[in-house]
Amino acid sequence: VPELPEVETVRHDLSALTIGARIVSVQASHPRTIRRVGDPERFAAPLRGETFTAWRRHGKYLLGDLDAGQVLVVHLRMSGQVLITDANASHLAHTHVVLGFEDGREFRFVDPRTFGELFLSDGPSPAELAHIGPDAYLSLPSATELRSAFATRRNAAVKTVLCDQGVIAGIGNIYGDEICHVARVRPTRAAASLRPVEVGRVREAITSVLTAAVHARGSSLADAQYVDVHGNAGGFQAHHAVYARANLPCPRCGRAIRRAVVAGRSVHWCPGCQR
DNA sequence: AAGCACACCTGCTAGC
DNA sequence: TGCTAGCAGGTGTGCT
Repeated sequence: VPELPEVETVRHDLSALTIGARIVSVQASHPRTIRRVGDPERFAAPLRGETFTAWRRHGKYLLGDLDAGQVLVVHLRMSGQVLITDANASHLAHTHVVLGFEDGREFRFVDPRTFGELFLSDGPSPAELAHIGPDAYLSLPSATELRSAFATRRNAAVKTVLCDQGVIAGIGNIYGDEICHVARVRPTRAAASLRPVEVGRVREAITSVLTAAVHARGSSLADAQYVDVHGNAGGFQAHHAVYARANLPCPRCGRAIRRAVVAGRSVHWCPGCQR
C-alpha cells in the first residue's frame, strides 16, 4: 500500500503523538514481522523503558529514534498499518507487534500479508538502508543527476527507474504513474530516450505530485488497506488521473486511459497527452 | 550486469 | 449463492 506520502503522513502523526512517550511493554507475536531479529525477546529487551525522541523517514522506511541512541526501523510493505490506540481498544486481526506506553496508549503494527517488518538499528543511519537512494521529497537529486540516472538505464522503462529505490527513494506504483501523467511522459518509454526537457518535467512532477499527495494525507484505495494512525483514510485518490483508471477518460484530454503490465507491475497512462 | 520472473502472504472482487 | 482465478500500494533473491 504505502508509498512516500502515506509513510510521511504516518511519520507526521507519530511525531505529534508519541515523542516523549515511554515504552513499558513490548509484544511481538508473529515471527515474520521481526524476521531480521529472530528472537522476540531480542527485539523486545532493548525497547523496554525507552522513549521516542523523533520520527524520521527515508523513502518508505520509518525511523523511530530512541533516547538511548537506537532506532526502531519500520517498513509497512504492502499491507502494514501503524495504529495509535488506547490499550483497551479492540484488537484488529493480524496485530503482530504492540508497544505499550506508560500513559496507557499503544503503538500497534497490523499486517495481514506479513510482508512488513520491524527491527532495531544501533545508529541513526541503519546499514540495512545503505542501498537506498536520496529521498524523493526531502532531497530530490538535481536535474543533472536525474538526467544521468535516466541516461545510464539502457533498457528500463521510465516508470521502472522512477520506482527504483536505489535511484530515488519513496516512489511506488501509484505515484510513478501519476508523476508520468503530470510530466506528460509515457511511463513505458525507455528511460534513456528522454530529452533533457522531459527529465526536467519529470523532476518537477515528482515534487508537485508528492507535495499534493502529502497535503491530502496520502491515497486510500477501494480496499482501504492504507489508513493513518487513527484509522482514517487519505484523500489523494480523488485526484488520481491515471492509476487504477483504465478505460476511464483522461482528466486532461478526455482520451481513455490505458493499462499494461511492465516488469510485472501494472502501468497506466493516457495515449492522448503523454508522449 | 541490468533487468526480469518469482517468492513471500492474505484478502477482496469480478466473473462464471 | 458459491466457487475460484486473478490481482494488490513492496522488495530481496537468483537466474539470464
